[in-house]
Amino acid sequence: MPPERHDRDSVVRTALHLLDEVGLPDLSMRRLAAELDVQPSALYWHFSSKQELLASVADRILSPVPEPAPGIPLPAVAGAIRDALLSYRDGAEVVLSTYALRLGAHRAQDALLAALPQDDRSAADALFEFILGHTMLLQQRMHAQSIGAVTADAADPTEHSDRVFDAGVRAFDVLSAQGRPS
Amino acid sequence: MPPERHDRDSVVRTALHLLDEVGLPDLSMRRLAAELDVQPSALYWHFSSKQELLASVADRILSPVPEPAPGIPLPAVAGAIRDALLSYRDGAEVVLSTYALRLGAHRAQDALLAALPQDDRSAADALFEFILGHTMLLQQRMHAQSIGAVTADAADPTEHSDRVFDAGVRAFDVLSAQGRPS
DNA sequence: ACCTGAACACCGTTCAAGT
DNA sequence: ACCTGAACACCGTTCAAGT
Repeated sequence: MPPERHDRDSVVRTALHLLDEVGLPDLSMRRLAAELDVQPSALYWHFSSKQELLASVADRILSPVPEPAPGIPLPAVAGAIRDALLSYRDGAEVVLSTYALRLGAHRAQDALLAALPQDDRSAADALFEFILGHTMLLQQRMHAQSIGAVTADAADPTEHSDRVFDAGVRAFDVLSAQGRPS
Repeated sequence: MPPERHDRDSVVRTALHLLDEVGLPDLSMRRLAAELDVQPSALYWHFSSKQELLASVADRILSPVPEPAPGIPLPAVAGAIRDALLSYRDGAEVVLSTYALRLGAHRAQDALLAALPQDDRSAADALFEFILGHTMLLQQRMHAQSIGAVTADAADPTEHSDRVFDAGVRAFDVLSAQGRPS
């Protein structure tokens, strides 16, 4: 049998799997090529650069976020985005670091926009930025803890994290929660 | 005259200057060593790793943030943190990526905490996470634009960015702004 | 259409040894 | 106390050439 051939999709899927296994710092083009049983240069037939590859990876990480639809509560949408980012190691960092390059794939922001009471794009963008910053920090703390490094909080970090996340989402949700003051 | 000697402080200052000049992706230990007229291995007498060096750089980036004090309006504190991050190229990414390692230097969060009406540490942390996510995204867009890449917004990104930042800060500030409905 | 082989210009880090 | 020299095990990317 001839050696396997690949397309953009299979490369991205393998990259995603490798990301989850070794983390972003160790996700190299050479290592990915080895995983695909291919020379490193072969990757450059499918993608013009590592950045472009990572942008596709980022899109795929966010792809499970439900489509924009009115009626979904804001915390549900925010939680779905956070869960998508958390479902791969260093997921938030990958999305944050390739965000500027990705033209489409603003589905996540649009989903937040649809969940907000007013048509407030600034608030939707700000909430998305909060989710990204929050989740990147959380994933870093998770990694630092696994390395055995001393983290700021002695206690389990995920519990405190959940409270902080709720506080952030609630800040953006007051607009819809209030509306009729007493 | 003998070649110059260095200590942690002078290394960090040079690193900060080099960061601003070339950006985080090109801030290598080898390049920093060359800037200091020193062999790369010399840096490992002062810092045990690049990560540890970057953590010191991150602390220095945030050092202009005013000390925690009651009475300062929340938007002023938030703006000061954003300005500190923006004053060096890729400043937000440096802080975000070393955050988990830095034990002290929670001055920024404490300043936010002091500016909040209640003693709400979760809200302070969430707001800090928003500022970091927001500023990292902004700095990336700035870089993508300087490279000539096509960004999502056709128009000037900083104007939209200011509105998004204000929307985020306001979300956390409603608690203090409301209080007396109507 | 998809990949190999070889090369170029880099990385972070360690460690014995020097002054 | 601070640094050199040399080495180790890596990087991303390009490009001619193969099938």
